[in-house]
Amino acid sequence: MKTYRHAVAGETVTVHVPQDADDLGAFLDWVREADARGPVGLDTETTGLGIYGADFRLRTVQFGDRSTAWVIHWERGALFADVARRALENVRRFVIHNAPYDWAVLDRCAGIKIESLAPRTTDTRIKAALIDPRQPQEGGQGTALKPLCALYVDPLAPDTQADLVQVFRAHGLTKANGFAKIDLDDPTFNLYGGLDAIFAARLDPILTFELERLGVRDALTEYEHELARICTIMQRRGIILDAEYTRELDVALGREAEEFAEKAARYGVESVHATRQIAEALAGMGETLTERTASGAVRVDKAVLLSLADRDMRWERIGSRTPNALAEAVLHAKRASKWKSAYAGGFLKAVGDDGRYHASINTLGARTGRMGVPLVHQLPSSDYMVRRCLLADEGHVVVSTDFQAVEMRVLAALAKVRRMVDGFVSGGSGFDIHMFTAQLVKGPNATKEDRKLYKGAGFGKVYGGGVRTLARQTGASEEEIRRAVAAYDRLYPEIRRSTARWQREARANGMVAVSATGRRLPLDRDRVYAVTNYLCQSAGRDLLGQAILNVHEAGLLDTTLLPIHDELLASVPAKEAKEYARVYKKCMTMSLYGVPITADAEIGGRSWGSLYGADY
DNA sequence: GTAATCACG
DNA sequence: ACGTACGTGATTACT
Repeated sequence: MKTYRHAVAGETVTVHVPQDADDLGAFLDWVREADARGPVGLDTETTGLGIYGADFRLRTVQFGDRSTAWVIHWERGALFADVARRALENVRRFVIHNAPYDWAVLDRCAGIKIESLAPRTTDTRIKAALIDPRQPQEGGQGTALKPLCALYVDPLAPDTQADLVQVFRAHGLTKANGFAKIDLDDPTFNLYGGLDAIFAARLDPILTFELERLGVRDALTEYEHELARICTIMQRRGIILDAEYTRELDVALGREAEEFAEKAARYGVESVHATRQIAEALAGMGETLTERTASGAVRVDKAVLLSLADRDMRWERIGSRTPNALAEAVLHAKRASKWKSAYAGGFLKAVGDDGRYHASINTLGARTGRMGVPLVHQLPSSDYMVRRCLLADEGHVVVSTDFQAVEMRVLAALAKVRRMVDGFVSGGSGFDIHMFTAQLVKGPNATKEDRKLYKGAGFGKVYGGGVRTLARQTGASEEEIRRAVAAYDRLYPEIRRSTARWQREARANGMVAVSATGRRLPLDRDRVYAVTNYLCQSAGRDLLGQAILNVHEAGLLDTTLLPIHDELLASVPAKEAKEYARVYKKCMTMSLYGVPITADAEIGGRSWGSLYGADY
């Protein structure tokens, strides 16, 4: 047995690293008594982060209570793996920090199914996010293990991740390859692996106490664990990547980016990403650039360039000036390079050895609780080109079901906006809240332009937008916006009243608003007005969470691909698409304080792009 | 590391 | 007192 000792919160803790069968026997003795001492801290070390890649391996599995940890060298051979597997199967309660990662790892590499492990797991990251969801740069402590331990367990807790990278360097390794190549017997690697299990075990009761002190309901914590479990199963399922199409797209976008970068170079712009160069070159061509960024630099973003290129927001010609050729070249080059590196290249780099893209779903991504699915949540929607890369299963088609104007419905429900509630209740399924508003102001002859104005003005205003911002967003004049906003306030006075009340309540509660589900929403002191947005966004997220539970309950989880804020994407058998679409629609139809929450399902073809105009 | 930019709901 | 659009992730330039 190799044994390491370390001080945690003034106590000496022990990390055992079994070397032979006798040592493993001692570990199993410890496991037999572990449940009696409380949930067992669990952690894994692997070769990297790409769980579904061909060369991904599990290296160690660590178990720990508050004073003792065991580092089991999974990759040492069958004897070690079998013992670790027995412990994973038999322990009644585990505590893991960021459980979805370890669930997915152990599902893939250890034959311990998510379905078996997740119901026995408490995730300290979920608990931390429910206490304070803010990132460090937003004034919170973040939800990483290190800062949480420093705050709750021991101010001197080592940054095990960062320190390990130092060890990697000392061995001529990097952050990227260190986890795969570091010697299995490296003392720091083992000590820190064990410590993380101890930290998880120590953190859990403290966070539980904290949640109780703050009055966060157990039901919310359980709901978040359930969602995390379901979304990790979605991640394991993955989505077929059309590799051939994606490779061709990657090459074509690369060529396009190069071609337009060459055009830009003729105007002295060496890199189309160097804003200063572009600003100088444009000035040299006689263009006057008036907009500035927050730090005072000349703004040459897409909006500015589009206007110089005589194009509107949808890239259509306006016909108000001669297009500036440099602006045109920069726009095309940047779009092509972004789409290549972020999307086509991103898919190719991350695709699993099963040909599927396994998007990682962070169920508590934003401080409002909104989920985060990196890459997938940012795919261009103006064009089918990129979404065309992802396919429904063989013999399947994609179905997208989305809530209809969910944030407006949520606002009506939470703020009890009488005329809005009446509209939604009596309006039926095709009800258009923005046209409804326009007609209340303008009468039955309200036009599509009026609708657009009241949609933009109402939506932006509700979240604290000023006249200038709303004018810029909607393209209407500031005077028009002023009138629209005044009309909005007259029609729906409850919105302002509720916002004021929510701000008061949050101030009285230490600058924390509490959502309908009991979620804590910390506000920034200088942006208290954001409370309305937070409450609506957060409620919208929890409605989608409920929809996911409904889909699971209905037995359709097998077909669900992704959550996208107000939408669920699915892959369903082509022959029964209509029936599936009906069930999805039903799962997403509900009621919030008497306001109907409705959904629309759209059936596409084989690729996700088919819902955006692609013919396949 | 920060700022700017661009992609989404 | 007044007024503020909200929430993300990824890449590149630049200091």
